[in-house]
Amino acid sequence: MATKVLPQPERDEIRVEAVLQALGEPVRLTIVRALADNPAGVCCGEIELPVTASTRAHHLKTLREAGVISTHTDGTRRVSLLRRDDLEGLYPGLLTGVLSAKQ
Amino acid sequence: MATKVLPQPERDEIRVEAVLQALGEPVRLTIVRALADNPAGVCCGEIELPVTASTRAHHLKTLREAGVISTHTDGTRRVSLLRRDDLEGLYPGLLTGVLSAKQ
DNA sequence: TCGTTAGTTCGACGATCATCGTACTACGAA
DNA sequence: TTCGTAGTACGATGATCGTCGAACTAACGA
Repeated sequence: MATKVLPQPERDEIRVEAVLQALGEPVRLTIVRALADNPAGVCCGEIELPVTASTRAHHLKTLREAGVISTHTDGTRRVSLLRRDDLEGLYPGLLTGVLSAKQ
Repeated sequence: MATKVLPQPERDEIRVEAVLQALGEPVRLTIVRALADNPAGVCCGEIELPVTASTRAHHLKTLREAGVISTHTDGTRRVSLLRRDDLEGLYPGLLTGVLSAKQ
Protein backbone atom coordinates (compact mmCIF):
# COMPACT_ATOMS: atom_id res chain seq x y z
CA MET A 1 0.00 0.00 0.00
CA ALA A 2 2.38 2.67 1.31
CA THR A 3 0.26 5.74 0.72
CA LYS A 4 2.19 8.97 0.97
CA VAL A 5 0.91 12.45 1.79
CA LEU A 6 2.16 15.16 -0.54
CA PRO A 7 3.85 18.19 1.07
CA GLN A 8 1.40 20.77 2.38
CA PRO A 9 1.47 23.66 4.86
CA GLU A 10 0.79 23.04 8.53
CA ARG A 11 -2.38 24.58 9.87
CA ASP A 12 -0.53 27.51 11.40
CA GLU A 13 1.27 28.18 8.14
CA ILE A 14 -1.92 28.73 6.16
CA ARG A 15 -2.44 32.34 5.07
CA VAL A 16 -5.91 33.65 4.42
CA GLU A 17 -4.82 35.60 1.32
CA ALA A 18 -3.53 32.42 -0.26
CA VAL A 19 -6.74 30.57 0.57
CA LEU A 20 -8.94 33.31 -0.89
CA GLN A 21 -6.80 33.60 -3.98
CA ALA A 22 -6.92 29.83 -4.45
CA LEU A 23 -10.71 29.78 -4.10
CA GLY A 24 -11.20 32.77 -6.40
CA GLU A 25 -10.56 30.89 -9.61
CA PRO A 26 -13.44 29.13 -11.42
CA VAL A 27 -11.66 25.84 -12.15
CA ARG A 28 -10.30 25.56 -8.62
CA LEU A 29 -13.69 26.43 -7.14
CA THR A 30 -15.18 23.61 -9.20
CA ILE A 31 -12.61 21.24 -7.73
CA VAL A 32 -13.35 22.42 -4.18
CA ARG A 33 -17.09 21.95 -4.72
CA ALA A 34 -16.50 18.42 -6.01
CA LEU A 35 -14.37 17.61 -2.97
CA ALA A 36 -16.98 19.08 -0.64
CA ASP A 37 -19.54 16.68 -2.11
CA ASN A 38 -17.25 13.71 -1.47
CA PRO A 39 -15.93 13.73 2.10
CA ALA A 40 -14.14 10.42 1.47
CA GLY A 41 -11.88 12.04 -1.09
CA VAL A 42 -11.84 12.18 -4.84
CA CYS A 43 -9.33 11.10 -7.40
CA CYS A 44 -8.29 14.20 -9.34
CA GLY A 45 -9.01 12.68 -12.73
CA GLU A 46 -12.60 11.95 -11.84
CA ILE A 47 -13.59 15.59 -11.69
CA GLU A 48 -14.85 16.86 -15.00
CA LEU A 49 -12.96 20.01 -15.91
CA PRO A 50 -12.63 22.05 -19.10
CA VAL A 51 -8.82 21.96 -19.00
CA THR A 52 -6.01 19.58 -19.84
CA ALA A 53 -4.34 17.23 -17.38
CA SER A 54 -1.35 19.51 -16.88
CA THR A 55 -3.52 22.50 -16.05
CA ARG A 56 -5.50 20.34 -13.66
CA ALA A 57 -2.27 19.32 -11.93
CA HIS A 58 -1.27 22.96 -11.66
CA HIS A 59 -4.55 23.91 -9.98
CA LEU A 60 -4.37 20.98 -7.57
CA LYS A 61 -0.87 22.05 -6.59
CA THR A 62 -2.06 25.61 -6.01
CA LEU A 63 -4.90 24.38 -3.78
CA ARG A 64 -2.58 22.08 -1.87
CA GLU A 65 0.10 24.71 -1.30
CA ALA A 66 -2.54 27.18 -0.13
CA GLY A 67 -3.69 24.64 2.46
CA VAL A 68 -7.15 24.11 0.97
CA ILE A 69 -6.77 20.45 0.07
CA SER A 70 -4.68 17.48 1.11
CA THR A 71 -3.49 14.85 -1.33
CA HIS A 72 -2.13 11.35 -0.77
CA THR A 73 -1.03 8.71 -3.20
CA ASP A 74 -2.95 5.48 -3.68
CA GLY A 75 -1.17 3.39 -6.27
CA THR A 76 -1.03 5.38 -9.48
CA ARG A 77 -3.91 7.53 -8.26
CA ARG A 78 -3.81 10.61 -6.13
CA VAL A 79 -6.73 11.13 -3.84
CA SER A 80 -7.54 14.65 -2.70
CA LEU A 81 -9.45 15.77 0.37
CA LEU A 82 -10.81 19.11 1.47
CA ARG A 83 -9.07 20.28 4.66
CA ARG A 84 -12.39 21.12 6.25
CA ASP A 85 -11.29 20.92 9.88
CA ASP A 86 -8.24 23.10 9.39
CA LEU A 87 -10.10 25.73 7.40
CA GLU A 88 -13.07 25.73 9.76
CA GLY A 89 -10.71 26.05 12.71
CA LEU A 90 -8.83 28.96 11.18
CA TYR A 91 -11.69 30.79 9.47
CA PRO A 92 -14.97 29.56 10.93
CA GLY A 93 -17.75 29.98 8.40
CA LEU A 94 -15.62 30.80 5.40
CA LEU A 95 -15.90 27.45 3.66
CA THR A 96 -19.61 27.00 4.28
CA GLY A 97 -20.18 30.53 3.05
CA VAL A 98 -18.30 29.88 -0.16
CA LEU A 99 -20.03 26.56 -0.74
CA SER A 100 -23.47 28.06 -0.12
CA ALA A 101 -23.06 30.27 -3.18
CA LYS A 102 -25.45 29.13 -5.85
CA GLN A 103 -23.27 28.67 -8.90
CA MET B 1 -25.53 67.72 0.28
CA ALA B 2 -26.65 65.56 -2.64
CA THR B 3 -24.71 62.44 -1.84
CA LYS B 4 -24.51 60.03 -4.71
CA VAL B 5 -23.93 56.28 -4.66
CA LEU B 6 -21.32 55.08 -7.12
CA PRO B 7 -22.35 52.28 -9.51
CA GLN B 8 -22.19 48.83 -7.97
CA PRO B 9 -23.68 45.40 -8.68
CA GLU B 10 -27.08 44.46 -7.30
CA ARG B 11 -27.05 41.72 -4.72
CA ASP B 12 -28.09 39.07 -7.24
CA GLU B 13 -25.36 40.16 -9.63
CA ILE B 14 -22.57 39.47 -7.16
CA ARG B 15 -20.37 36.50 -8.13
CA VAL B 16 -18.52 34.56 -5.48
CA GLU B 17 -15.39 34.22 -7.63
CA ALA B 18 -15.15 38.01 -7.92
CA VAL B 19 -15.63 38.43 -4.17
CA LEU B 20 -12.95 35.88 -3.34
CA GLN B 21 -10.56 37.32 -5.87
CA ALA B 22 -11.17 40.81 -4.49
CA LEU B 23 -10.53 39.65 -0.92
CA GLY B 24 -7.43 37.67 -1.86
CA GLU B 25 -5.17 40.67 -2.27
CA PRO B 26 -3.28 42.05 0.76
CA VAL B 27 -4.00 45.75 0.18
CA ARG B 28 -7.69 45.13 -0.46
CA LEU B 29 -7.94 42.87 2.57
CA THR B 30 -6.47 45.68 4.66
CA ILE B 31 -9.16 48.01 3.32
CA VAL B 32 -11.90 45.49 4.12
CA ARG B 33 -10.59 45.04 7.66
CA ALA B 34 -10.55 48.79 8.18
CA LEU B 35 -14.15 49.07 6.94
CA ALA B 36 -15.21 46.19 9.18
CA ASP B 37 -13.89 48.12 12.17
CA ASN B 38 -15.92 51.19 11.19
CA PRO B 39 -19.55 50.29 10.49
CA ALA B 40 -20.35 53.96 9.94
CA GLY B 41 -18.12 54.07 6.89
CA VAL B 42 -14.63 55.28 6.24
CA CYS B 43 -13.22 57.88 3.93
CA CYS B 44 -10.80 56.09 1.58
CA GLY B 45 -7.92 58.45 2.29
CA GLU B 46 -8.03 57.76 5.99
CA ILE B 47 -6.87 54.18 5.64
CA GLU B 48 -3.13 53.85 5.87
CA LEU B 49 -1.88 51.91 2.89
CA PRO B 50 1.58 51.31 1.41
CA VAL B 51 0.48 52.43 -2.06
CA THR B 52 -0.11 55.66 -3.95
CA ALA B 53 -3.49 57.35 -4.31
CA SER B 54 -4.09 56.01 -7.79
CA THR B 55 -3.42 52.44 -6.74
CA ARG B 56 -5.73 52.96 -3.80
CA ALA B 57 -8.46 54.15 -6.15
CA HIS B 58 -7.92 51.11 -8.33
CA HIS B 59 -8.36 48.73 -5.39
CA LEU B 60 -11.47 50.53 -4.18
CA LYS B 61 -12.98 50.24 -7.64
CA THR B 62 -12.18 46.53 -7.72
CA LEU B 63 -13.86 46.01 -4.34
CA ARG B 64 -16.88 48.05 -5.38
CA GLU B 65 -17.33 46.26 -8.71
CA ALA B 66 -17.03 42.90 -6.97
CA GLY B 67 -19.85 43.92 -4.63
CA VAL B 68 -17.76 43.93 -1.47
CA ILE B 69 -18.07 47.60 -0.65
CA SER B 70 -20.42 50.47 -1.36
CA THR B 71 -19.22 54.03 -1.90
CA HIS B 72 -21.11 57.31 -1.83
CA THR B 73 -19.93 60.84 -2.30
CA ASP B 74 -19.92 63.35 0.53
CA GLY B 75 -18.60 66.62 -0.74
CA THR B 76 -15.12 66.03 -2.08
CA ARG B 77 -14.86 62.91 0.03
CA ARG B 78 -15.98 59.42 -0.83
CA VAL B 79 -17.17 57.32 2.03
CA SER B 80 -16.99 53.54 1.72
CA LEU B 81 -19.02 50.91 3.53
CA LEU B 82 -18.70 47.16 3.78
CA ARG B 83 -21.77 45.47 2.21
CA ARG B 84 -22.15 43.21 5.22
CA ASP B 85 -25.83 42.43 4.79
CA ASP B 86 -25.55 41.53 1.13
CA LEU B 87 -22.48 39.36 1.63
CA GLU B 88 -23.89 37.68 4.72
CA GLY B 89 -27.12 37.02 2.84
CA LEU B 90 -25.37 35.51 -0.14
CA TYR B 91 -22.53 33.68 1.60
CA PRO B 92 -23.39 33.32 5.28
CA GLY B 93 -20.22 33.05 7.34
CA LEU B 94 -17.76 33.99 4.63
CA LEU B 95 -17.05 37.50 5.84
CA THR B 96 -16.82 36.63 9.51
CA GLY B 97 -14.52 33.76 8.62
CA VAL B 98 -12.21 36.01 6.64
CA LEU B 99 -12.19 38.68 9.33
CA SER B 100 -11.47 36.15 12.08
CA ALA B 101 -8.10 35.38 10.48
CA LYS B 102 -5.33 36.66 12.70
CA GLN B 103 -3.26 38.81 10.42
C1' DT C 1 10.00 -6.98 -19.26
C1' DC C 2 6.99 -4.22 -21.79
C1' DG C 3 2.97 -1.54 -22.30
C1' DT C 4 -0.56 1.12 -20.26
C1' DT C 5 -2.40 4.34 -17.23
C1' DA C 6 -2.35 8.40 -13.91
C1' DG C 7 -0.23 12.17 -12.99
C1' DT C 8 3.75 15.67 -12.69
C1' DT C 9 7.29 18.86 -14.41
C1' DC C 10 9.09 22.01 -17.64
C1' DG C 11 9.31 25.80 -20.68
C1' DA C 12 6.55 28.90 -23.46
C1' DC C 13 2.93 32.11 -24.51
C1' DG C 14 -0.80 35.26 -23.99
C1' DA C 15 -3.77 37.48 -20.68
C1' DT C 16 -4.57 39.64 -16.54
C1' DC C 17 -3.08 42.39 -12.64
C1' DA C 18 -0.74 45.65 -9.29
C1' DT C 19 1.73 49.60 -9.47
C1' DC C 20 3.05 54.16 -10.79
C1' DG C 21 3.10 59.12 -12.61
C1' DT C 22 0.50 62.42 -14.90
C1' DA C 23 -3.50 64.66 -16.23
C1' DC C 24 -8.12 65.45 -15.20
C1' DT C 25 -12.69 66.37 -12.51
C1' DA C 26 -15.52 67.83 -8.63
C1' DC C 27 -16.28 70.22 -4.54
C1' DG C 28 -15.56 73.79 -0.95
C1' DA C 29 -13.34 77.96 0.80
C1' DA C 30 -11.34 82.48 0.34
C1' DT D 1 -13.53 83.37 -9.75
C1' DT D 2 -9.50 81.42 -8.16
C1' DC D 3 -7.11 78.18 -5.40
C1' DG D 4 -6.45 73.97 -2.82
C1' DT D 5 -7.96 69.41 -1.70
C1' DA D 6 -9.88 64.62 -2.61
C1' DG D 7 -10.17 61.50 -5.67
C1' DT D 8 -10.58 59.37 -10.55
C1' DA D 9 -9.04 58.11 -15.35
C1' DC D 10 -5.55 57.05 -18.46
C1' DG D 11 -1.69 54.90 -20.39
C1' DA D 12 2.61 52.36 -19.43
C1' DT D 13 5.35 48.80 -17.31
C1' DG D 14 6.83 44.82 -14.95
C1' DA D 15 5.13 40.77 -12.54
C1' DT D 16 2.06 37.10 -11.90
C1' DC D 17 -1.16 33.72 -13.65
C1' DG D 18 -3.83 30.28 -16.51
C1' DT D 19 -3.19 27.53 -20.27
C1' DC D 20 -1.02 24.28 -23.25
C1' DG D 21 2.02 20.51 -25.39
C1' DA D 22 5.75 17.59 -24.74
C1' DA D 23 8.70 14.98 -22.00
C1' DC D 24 9.13 12.54 -17.79
C1' DT D 25 8.03 9.39 -13.50
C1' DA D 26 5.76 5.90 -10.91
C1' DA D 27 2.72 2.00 -10.36
C1' DC D 28 0.07 -1.81 -12.02
C1' DG D 29 -0.99 -5.82 -15.19
C1' DA D 30 -0.02 -9.01 -18.95
